[in-house]
Amino acid sequence: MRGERLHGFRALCRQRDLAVTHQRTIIYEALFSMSGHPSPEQVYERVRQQIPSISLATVYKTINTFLETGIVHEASLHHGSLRLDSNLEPHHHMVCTKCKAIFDLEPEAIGPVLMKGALPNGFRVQRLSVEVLGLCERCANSQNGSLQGVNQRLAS
Amino acid sequence: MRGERLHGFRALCRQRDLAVTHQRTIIYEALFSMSGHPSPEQVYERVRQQIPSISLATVYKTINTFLETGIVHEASLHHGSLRLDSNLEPHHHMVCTKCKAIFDLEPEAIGPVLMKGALPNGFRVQRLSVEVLGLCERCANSQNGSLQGVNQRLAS
DNA sequence: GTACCTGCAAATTTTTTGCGCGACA
DNA sequence: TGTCGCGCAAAAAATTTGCAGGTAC
Repeated sequence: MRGERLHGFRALCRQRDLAVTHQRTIIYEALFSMSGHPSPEQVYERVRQQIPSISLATVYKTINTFLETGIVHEASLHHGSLRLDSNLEPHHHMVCTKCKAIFDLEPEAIGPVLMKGALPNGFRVQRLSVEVLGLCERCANSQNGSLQGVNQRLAS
Repeated sequence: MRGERLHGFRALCRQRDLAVTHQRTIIYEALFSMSGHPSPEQVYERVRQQIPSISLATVYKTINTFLETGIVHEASLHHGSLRLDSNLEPHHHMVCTKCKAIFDLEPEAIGPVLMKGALPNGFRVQRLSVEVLGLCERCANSQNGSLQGVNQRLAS
């Protein structure tokens, strides 16, 4: 199991032309062993148990590399800054995973969402939100990532 | 129209025991007039056109007040810090709007999501994500803070 | 050997806080 | 008139960057 995972990590890195370093290996192990949806800070604390000299900057850089290459995902949309929605009517969003632009969807664009199973432990539902994640036209057409900031500004 | 909105704002404030100040009124107007999903910084830039002397701190404080009292929502979950998800299999999340905790849902917990309408402008879909927003057991049971009571009353 | 990776420190960005004056109710 | 809100400046939190030395391939 552990060997499998390590082998998998080496393969993942090779596919992406990433060097297999000790730090990356330990961070990868940490990410997959942590049950919740950890923050970089929490990953750092965990990784320090095995590499006390590691720096938080390395954890950030590695996580960003993993995100860019699809080794992990963001659990939240994480729009680095707060984004407000003044439309209190139920509606859904389309989010560009590259430039982080948010687009409203018509309420009818998404069919009714069925909740089948029981929710854990007395969770009190307020509302449901569907997010269609993908690439907006601009990002889909631009091969380089350098316009990201520009796109985000233009998108609003 | 404009009068209606202003009247509505006064009523919203009265329901929540908030003072109706000039700054709050202008920020409210700005939020509802901006089509996108603006960041506090963008709201600040807009509001400055009408109140050049306003401070960014006031914009933040006011936005937080509006969020706490349900006058606006967060367009992103905004977990102030990046949260990672090492599970690349399709699955959905339950998010506590108060403590921001993220819980995984079983893939079967949510029925298939139907997309009916056309998506805007060549958006390339990568994946769908359903978020069940609400209060986790701990937050639902802690009744502290008068603001929460207001929220709950208004939510039902 | 070369290009990429890491650690450190400093810089940026985003958001919050403390405090004294002023405005709303 | 008393309490709450505002502006200012400073602090805190989150993330990124530049650079010099080290490591993977």
